[in-house]
Amino acid sequence: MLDIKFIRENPDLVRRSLENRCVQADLDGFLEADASFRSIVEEVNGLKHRKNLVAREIPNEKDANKKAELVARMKDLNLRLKDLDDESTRLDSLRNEIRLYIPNMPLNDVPVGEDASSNQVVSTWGEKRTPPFHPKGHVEIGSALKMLDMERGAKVTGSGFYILRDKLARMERALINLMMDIHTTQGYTEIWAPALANSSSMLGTGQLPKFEDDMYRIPSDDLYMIPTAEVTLTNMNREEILDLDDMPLRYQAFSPCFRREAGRHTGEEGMIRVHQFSKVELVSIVDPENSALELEKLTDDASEVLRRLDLPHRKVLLCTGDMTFSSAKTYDLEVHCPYNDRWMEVSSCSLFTDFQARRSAIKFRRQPHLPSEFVHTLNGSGLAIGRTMVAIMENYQTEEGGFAVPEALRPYMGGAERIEPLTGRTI
RNA sequence: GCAGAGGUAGCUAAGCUCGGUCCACGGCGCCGGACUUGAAAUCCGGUGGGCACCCGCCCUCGAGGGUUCGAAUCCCUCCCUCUGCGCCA
Repeated sequence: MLDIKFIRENPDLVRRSLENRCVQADLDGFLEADASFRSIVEEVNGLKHRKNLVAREIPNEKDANKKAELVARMKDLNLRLKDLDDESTRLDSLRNEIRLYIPNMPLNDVPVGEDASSNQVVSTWGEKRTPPFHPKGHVEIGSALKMLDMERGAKVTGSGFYILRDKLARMERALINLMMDIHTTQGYTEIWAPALANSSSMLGTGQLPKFEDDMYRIPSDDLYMIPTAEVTLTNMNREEILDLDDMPLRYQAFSPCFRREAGRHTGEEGMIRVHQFSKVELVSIVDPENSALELEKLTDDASEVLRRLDLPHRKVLLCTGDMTFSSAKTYDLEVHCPYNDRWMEVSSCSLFTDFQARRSAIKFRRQPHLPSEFVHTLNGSGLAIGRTMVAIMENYQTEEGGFAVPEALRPYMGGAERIEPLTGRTI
């Protein structure tokens, strides 16, 4: 969330940001509640001060009559205080509630635009593959191999869940290991963390309250299944004050990710938009001076996986209207897939400035005696496993219906150089 | 799941029985100052959040309610930690 003082002193900037992001939020309601709160809290504090003074007199007053008089004065003060105090509490909650729905301020170098058409391609790496035969999609490839089973996934759980078998199941594991080994050499500490998180954590990274309907929830224990390991990695240091020397904190974690994707079932995208997928996530916690540079590093660190897999890709700077709620600046990494000649997002790397840090109270001190300041948080996929698998299947497909294994992945696949259709019993 | 013991500031740790100079004792660490050639030791001051920044004011004892003129202290609910028992891959 944004700093209250910042909103109060820069309402025009916030209003323009809301317009640029195409987001509705009750900014006027906030400003009104804030102004009323501030005027009323002064009055409340004055009354409380007088109350505190009288309360200190009472135990020292020996005369019973005078004591009774003081107690009566306290009762009177309490009567006058009650309504005012309730009102100030109400206004405070109101302004904070509205504030939770105001998105982060985009950085100045983020292009203004309504949707993906205003995004800017920053750089492109590698050559598009154009096989001399009609390229297939990953669902056709995987199903023909008998290694991707959309139907049984739907039977066991529901539509939007798939099952992998044999080499593709192993490839899931292989990709996780390859990616994490790469990120380890880049300086990210490997973390294993829960796949469920509580509501405080979800509030801290911005999933709540606005995106409650996008998540799976366990009502019996008031827990949510994480939509990304960003939640667990960023919230690890929630309500902590770090030393400047602790930073940058760089974490990576593999986790399953759960998304309800309510109202968006097409059933035709195969593994691309599903309810559960695996992802290796990168998170950085840095001081404000280094955050812009850290976003470049983090994006490049994620790209390294694509370079190692020799997958043609591009780096895209998202415009104001296409960024997520909490982000101040976002790069997407998109891989080119020959099937339908399209670009597919496999990573989204964002700088949240102090937006998440303020929500989740992650602070740092420059020196032991100085006041604490909010850190800057960043995260990015490094990468989404399922979609990377899709990109490999489609980019490395052969005319025979299988696909080659990228060289970097072979050591993690028992040395396999290509994946051929299963023969024999494949129930 | 059951029983017991706990949760106090960056860390440590008094206070709770019996509500009122608690405006939260003390120590460690850290910051500033004095002393010193410099340092150590010693002494003085400071060290949770917000508003105002010259005084000053409000809030804060795991969270939220309640009782009371007044709650760290009494009552209720919840969360977390530790110990023992139970269950368990």
